[in-house]
Amino acid sequence: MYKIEINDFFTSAFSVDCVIFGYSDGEIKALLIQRGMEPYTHFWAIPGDLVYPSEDLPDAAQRILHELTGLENVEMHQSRTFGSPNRHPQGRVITISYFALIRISDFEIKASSWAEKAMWVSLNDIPELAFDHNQILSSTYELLKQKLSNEPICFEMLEQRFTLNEFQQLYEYAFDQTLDKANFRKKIKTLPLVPSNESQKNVRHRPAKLFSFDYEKYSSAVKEDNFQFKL
Amino acid sequence: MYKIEINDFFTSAFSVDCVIFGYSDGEIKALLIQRGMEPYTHFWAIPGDLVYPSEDLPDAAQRILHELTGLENVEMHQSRTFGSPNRHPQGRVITISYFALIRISDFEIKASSWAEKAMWVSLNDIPELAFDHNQILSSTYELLKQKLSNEPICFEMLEQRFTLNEFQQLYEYAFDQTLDKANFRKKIKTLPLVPSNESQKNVRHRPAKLFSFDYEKYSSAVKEDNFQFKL
DNA sequence: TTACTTATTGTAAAAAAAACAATAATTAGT
DNA sequence: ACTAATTATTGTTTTTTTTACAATAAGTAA
Repeated sequence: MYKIEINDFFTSAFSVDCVIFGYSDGEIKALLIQRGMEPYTHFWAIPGDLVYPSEDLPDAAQRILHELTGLENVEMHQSRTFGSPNRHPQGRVITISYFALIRISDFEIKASSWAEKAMWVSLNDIPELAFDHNQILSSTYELLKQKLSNEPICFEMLEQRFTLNEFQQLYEYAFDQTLDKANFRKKIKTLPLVPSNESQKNVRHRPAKLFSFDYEKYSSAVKEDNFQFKL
Repeated sequence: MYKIEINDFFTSAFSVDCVIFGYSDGEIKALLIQRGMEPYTHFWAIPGDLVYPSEDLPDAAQRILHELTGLENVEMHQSRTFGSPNRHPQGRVITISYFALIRISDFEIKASSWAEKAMWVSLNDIPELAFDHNQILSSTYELLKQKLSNEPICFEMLEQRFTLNEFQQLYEYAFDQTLDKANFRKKIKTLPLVPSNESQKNVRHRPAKLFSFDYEKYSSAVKEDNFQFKL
């Protein structure tokens, strides 16, 4: 038996991985980068990197996402932590995954730093990823689905103005089931959706009206009327 | 601007903290230890310690819980990760919190290693804890409550045989509301509760029958009939 | 025997969810 | 101006779930 010095413990590093979800063309997509650096060079991966020794985790997530993809001001939420001893070939690296939903069209993705490319990839077409990133992605997607049921986060990935059909289709995609349109509309009657004057363009049928979600109304309903989102 | 070497990153440590919940006398309790070691000497804390550099996180959680409290074979689940840069006075230490529910009467708690005492403390009486442990505890309790709604984990903290009233009271405690007894019983009719031959003892009224939860039946119902626990 | 509290069953009302139908509206293309 | 397409809107009915409340039988300790 040998004595372990306190300094033997301070030999690890940690990283954050940023799982960014978006929605377009009826599919949920994740933002991936192609690594231009050892290890796993040229593999696709979730954007992530080591955290500075004195940096707070949410700050690190923002910084790293920005460095690799150009995305700024994306508020992320913690997902899970992955710490298998051999998950990183260069040493003991624990990774804390963060996730966010964004509107794909609101941002311009631009690979930089050691990211060779950055791309939105449909969840149906995820290739083999670096490290344990397939596991991180799928476990974060499970978390996303759980949140979709209980929090109005879908509006972070829908266009700022969306049709009720797009709204419905997002849920149909995520939960892999078709929903009755009339009933869906009755259900969402309690949500603070604000109709706009505008409608869909360039469709050869009656255009759907565009709505937006009123976050202020929502949070005051939560506070004052104990309102609870549930879909 | 200075260049950061890869080795500058490998200067951190991580710990696991084990939030153990139990239920007795109508209250949910957490297992705390009193620290016999710097920093925060004599403060009460969640059992936790540094993870060995090559140790997997769930293993570390089991080991550390055992070292400090004598508990063995407690399967824990991941809760959240806390990584504020200054949360630990001795260096950068990120902590991954784990949690488990156990039957208080099934185990004998025995403080050891650097734990001076170990004790079950009602969630209503939690004192000021070491580090950011108050935050860890309350955030894990929120997670517990969420799980109580969607998974049959309450049976891990109820006695192996319990009365339906005890079952109901656990939920009344956690969600701070009274429930109609008749309706509660109708609701749980779908659960695989197995009545035993035995009843409560030493009560001066008709004794309640003791039930146990059939985990096997439950998991096959989940698989085969797509059953979903919901309370 | 009594006090106590449980177990059990039931009923009725209210609310929510699910299934289905019909009609009016609006646009692009012809 | 007409048509095809699909949306918006409003129902209706049935089924299921939830809630509230009531009554009675049962088992044990004192």
